[in-house]
Amino acid sequence: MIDATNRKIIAALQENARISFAELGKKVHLSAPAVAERIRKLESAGVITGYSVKVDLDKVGYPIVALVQCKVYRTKEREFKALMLSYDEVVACYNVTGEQAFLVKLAVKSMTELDEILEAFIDLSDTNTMMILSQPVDRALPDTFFK
Amino acid sequence: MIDATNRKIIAALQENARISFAELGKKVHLSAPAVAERIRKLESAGVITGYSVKVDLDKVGYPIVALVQCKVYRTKEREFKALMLSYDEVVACYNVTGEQAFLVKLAVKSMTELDEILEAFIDLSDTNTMMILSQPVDRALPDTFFK
DNA sequence: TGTGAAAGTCGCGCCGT
DNA sequence: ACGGCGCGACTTTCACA
Repeated sequence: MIDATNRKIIAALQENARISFAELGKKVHLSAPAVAERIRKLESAGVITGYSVKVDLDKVGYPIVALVQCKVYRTKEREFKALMLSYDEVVACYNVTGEQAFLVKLAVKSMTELDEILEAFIDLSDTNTMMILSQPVDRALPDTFFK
Repeated sequence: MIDATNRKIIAALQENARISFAELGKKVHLSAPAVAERIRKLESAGVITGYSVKVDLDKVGYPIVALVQCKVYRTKEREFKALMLSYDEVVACYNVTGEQAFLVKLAVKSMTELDEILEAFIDLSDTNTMMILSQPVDRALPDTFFK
């Protein structure tokens, strides 16, 4: 199922998800219908879960991205999860090992907005906020996958 | 530039980046060429930076994802950044505020592999490893963008 | 709006079991 | 012989000018 050809297809889609089947076919030395069929199978097997546009957060008005470590109070876990789902600014929320811990990624328009959101968090958890300065690595898959 | 129509276009591309211009046109009540022109402008303005496939890490052999908080030793920061770039398993690396702190996201095939990687990290930093149990929220943009 | 390219569907042929 | 997979031809839809 995931042979060398499909790895190449996924690698190419990773780089540009809007590439045509014909172009993909050239890259992997297959005809367009053959590539389409492989992709259809990867989709129905749940390997490929979708295709998404990458947007510059800065350019669309979210210059500030913060990571907030939350040690949720033992009795407040359900309430905390609901809070995460209710906030539009929460772009990622990881439930991680450790004492009732969550790691929340927030994209906001201003520090004022961040402050207001964190106000709500501290009722349910001890928070530790880190501002993202830069992101030297950002990829969807480990490079080992393509080797 | 980023008016209500472009927000709708980006929202649709977020959901399915391989949608045709014609389909997009129906959603936003515009002709296909009009939509294509808007997208071309968003791309050249750097708002849209690319299109990518979403892959199920589990299904491609990376069942374990960990977040590692690294307090890098003061003199080792350059070396640490180089190390991050050299590891294929590092799928994200955030440089965050706080004392020489990085947050590193690792996707690995096994705990053994994770252990080996962390071995290399501890020469350059104090590490705190968190295993990701689940991810209740995962989106590219804050939902406020679409409102 | 027209022209060329692309995607989706079909039957056919190849190959390994 | 049969099931996988890839190919080429055709129809519909799409992209670009």
